[in-house]
Amino acid sequence: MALKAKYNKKLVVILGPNASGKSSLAVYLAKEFNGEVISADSRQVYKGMDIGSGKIMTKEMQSIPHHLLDVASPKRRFTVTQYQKKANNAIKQIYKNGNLPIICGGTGFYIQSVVDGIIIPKVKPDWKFRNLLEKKSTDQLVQMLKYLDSKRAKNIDKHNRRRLIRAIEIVVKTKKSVPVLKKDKKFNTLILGVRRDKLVLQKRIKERLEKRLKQGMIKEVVQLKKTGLSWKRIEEFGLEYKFIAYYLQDKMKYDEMIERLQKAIENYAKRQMTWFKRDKQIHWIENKKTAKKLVKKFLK
RNA sequence: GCCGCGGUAGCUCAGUGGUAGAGCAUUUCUCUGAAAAAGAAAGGGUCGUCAGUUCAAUUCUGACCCGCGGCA
Repeated sequence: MALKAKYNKKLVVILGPNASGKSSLAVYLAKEFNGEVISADSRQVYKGMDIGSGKIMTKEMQSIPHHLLDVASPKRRFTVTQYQKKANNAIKQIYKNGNLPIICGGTGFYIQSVVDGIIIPKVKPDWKFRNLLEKKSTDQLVQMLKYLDSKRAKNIDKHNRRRLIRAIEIVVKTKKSVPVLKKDKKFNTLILGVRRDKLVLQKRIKERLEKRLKQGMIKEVVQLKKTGLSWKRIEEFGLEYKFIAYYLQDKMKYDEMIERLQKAIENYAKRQMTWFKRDKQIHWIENKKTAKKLVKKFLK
């Protein structure tokens, strides 16, 4: 009983770019502090997407429970809101087990949705409606939004069709303007960021890529195709899936595929850092020892 | 050696008689149910070298240097 109370409302987050070594750090900390890991990765939620998404292998989990892996079918689109809900449930369950929840992943938006508890308008994506709007010019979309919700139209990125369409969708479905972003923080959170020197990270990405190719990453994509996914859908998953799909369709030679994929992963790692950088509460670390110390202090 | 083609941003290439652009890369940034997504901004070039024509040359002319292809 005492143990249960101890971790109540406490949450540890490990984030960082692709290939920085988050997963093994999470397992290490989980073993030290009775933790259970919750993945925060927009691709690892899908079944059948293991090697390409860099999912941790069962062996590597060292019998630490991992949540939010393989919770969705790649045939359907998974969204932040679903993630937020499932993650909150998982955290509740982990508290019940008397353990410490450790969120580990690189999808900043997913992490933010849980840590900050951002309140996302309850309007389900309506693909028919979106496709309709997709036919309009960007300028037409801006005009529409100006008419529907002048306030939101002022702040929105007027070149970003996807955002414009979403904003219009919210207004049309709720018959109200887009609400101001509100937060509902539910947890006492410690955020650790794994930082790596640029060149070191590039090298790690390269080695990891080679390793996964040997493990059958290409076969995995062939397998996905066999389950009935279209090439277009597979390409939508990005990075490994996108470039391997190009290769398998003969749109790209093997060497070019590898080269461009490496670059694309590096670029992705940078975008991740851009997202993380603005969060000033992140404790940037480079080794396990510092991480352990920080968590120990946090749990006291 | 001759003929042809080319030499413009880190890379691949547009282009013009009034000192230059694109895509990718680089850097910075945004983020309200697709986030590995979607979008924005910035830096970067004595336009191969030297000379000539011209008010003005990266653009025209000549020579030279370098690369590629063909012929010998």
